[in-house]
Amino acid sequence: MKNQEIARIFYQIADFLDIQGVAFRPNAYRRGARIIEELQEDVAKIKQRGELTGIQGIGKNLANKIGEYLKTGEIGLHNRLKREVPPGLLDIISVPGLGPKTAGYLYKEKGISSLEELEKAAKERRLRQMKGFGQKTEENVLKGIEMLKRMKGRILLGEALPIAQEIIEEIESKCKVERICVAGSVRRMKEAIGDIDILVVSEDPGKTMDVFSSISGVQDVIVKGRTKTSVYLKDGLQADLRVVDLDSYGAALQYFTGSKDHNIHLRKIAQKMGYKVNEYGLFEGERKIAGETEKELYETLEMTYIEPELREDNGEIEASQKGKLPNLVRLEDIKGDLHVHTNWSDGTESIEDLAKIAQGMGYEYIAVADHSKSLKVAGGLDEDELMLQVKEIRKINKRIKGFKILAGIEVDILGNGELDLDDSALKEMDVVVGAIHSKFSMSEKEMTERVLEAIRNENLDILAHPTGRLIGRRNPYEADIDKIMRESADTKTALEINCFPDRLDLNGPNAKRAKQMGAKISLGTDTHAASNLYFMKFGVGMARRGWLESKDVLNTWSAKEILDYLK
DNA sequence: GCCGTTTTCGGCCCGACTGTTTTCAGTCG
Repeated sequence: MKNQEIARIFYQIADFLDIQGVAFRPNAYRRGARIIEELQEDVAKIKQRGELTGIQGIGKNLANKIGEYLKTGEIGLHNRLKREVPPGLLDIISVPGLGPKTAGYLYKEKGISSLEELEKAAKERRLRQMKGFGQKTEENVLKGIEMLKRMKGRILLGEALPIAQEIIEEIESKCKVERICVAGSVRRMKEAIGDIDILVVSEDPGKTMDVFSSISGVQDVIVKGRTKTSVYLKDGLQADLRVVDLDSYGAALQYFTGSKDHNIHLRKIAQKMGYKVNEYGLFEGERKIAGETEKELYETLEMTYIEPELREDNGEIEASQKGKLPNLVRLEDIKGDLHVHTNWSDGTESIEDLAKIAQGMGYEYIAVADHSKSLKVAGGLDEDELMLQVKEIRKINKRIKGFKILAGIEVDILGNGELDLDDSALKEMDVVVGAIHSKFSMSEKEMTERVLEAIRNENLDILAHPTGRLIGRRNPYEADIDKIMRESADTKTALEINCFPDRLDLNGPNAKRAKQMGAKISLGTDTHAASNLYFMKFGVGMARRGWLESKDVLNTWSAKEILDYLK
């Protein structure tokens, strides 16, 4: 599917147009890019149905451009812009502090058209002689280029959330704050995030800023003002701290949580109602009429509170206006983990130790799902070993009170769609989780058939990490995900949200689609060591981003209910 | 380039911070 490629080209067109000084069109392309990027369905299919222009933000022109790309593999406007504007300028505007205007000036007036030339000019102290530049800007350019080299793209939610929590703890330990909360894409539980935003209410903003800009992880301070400080952390990740007054806390939290599209949509609604929204509150003329809490803000705009994970402008605002938002599943609703590994294959904990830790977390059950024999590197079990493990599990279950270990297996789905273990062995299991770990590069047709074949096996209960993507490292394999979801619903095979930070597969939009198709979702941490059990919160984040309620998620059910459903 | 419960034309979210300026443009989120 070509969605990501088209989105990338639209982003580039937007940047090129920006550099040329064109107004408004860049944002139209950028918005289109964001929409296409988030689509879970193949744009080619939407195009076939003639429904492209039905998507908010995609008009006749963008739809034609998409069609052009699908037909020819390129977009004429993009090619023309590449000839008119040196592509190296796109790198230049990615340097923090430099934007399209500056890039255009550097190229037109000074002939600088690549990051290398820019770095050279800065090092030779030629930049500071140029109009609008000074010594400080030149230094910042060099720092920015350094950071760009160090930091490649976004980082995983699983890495960002702990960093954010550490920052919050360090601030709290060193100065008195009345409120402190992570905002931005981390709060929305986006699977990959670009920077960390933290919001604070403090009686002594100056002191808080000082503490923040000197905490242990800080490499460099980018900006430091009265209400906003931005720093680079040592790994090149940017963190922003904002200080607001208590009576603006809700408005600020709403504003800095985003997403951008959600906020723009919200502001337009406010505007139509004769209000103005900013990070300080909701205003009617000069008078502030809401802002202390997010709930108050949304309700004043005649909608119900919208959970952060939903704020992507994907219909949540309309649903909220009609009072039709889902009652999202919560971490507290989770009664067990349906995918963990033990030292019988490549996990580090014993079955019993893992069970006890899980029970300590308040769970009622776990499903042990070690690897099967064809995954030799992971010490996969064959039929005999598996039967021994089942016996062992039954024995432990008799010893433990108020907790159940489900005997499961993560069985490999072989290239032809058959499962890696005999049906006679699989029949003995409480839960059979199936997964693809080999031959990722089949054609879409072959891969779809392979997965469908596996799902049709009556022993298969859960399809693990259904798309196979690894965030930032491996694309989903080519497969018709709609067909797979439909078949899963028909055969009562659950689809997994794998909670491992670099998988988070299904992601939010896919989970939403799965629900629409009637499939149930199973959360599995894919735990290989006890600390991995806590990845559950990331999986719940994806479920919430997928609009799932507790009834949609197996893990909120009792063990008996799960076994009854999967039977 | 997109959009429409005032509009098919004329708008397009809004404020903080910086550097280099004598009052602000550019960038960022």
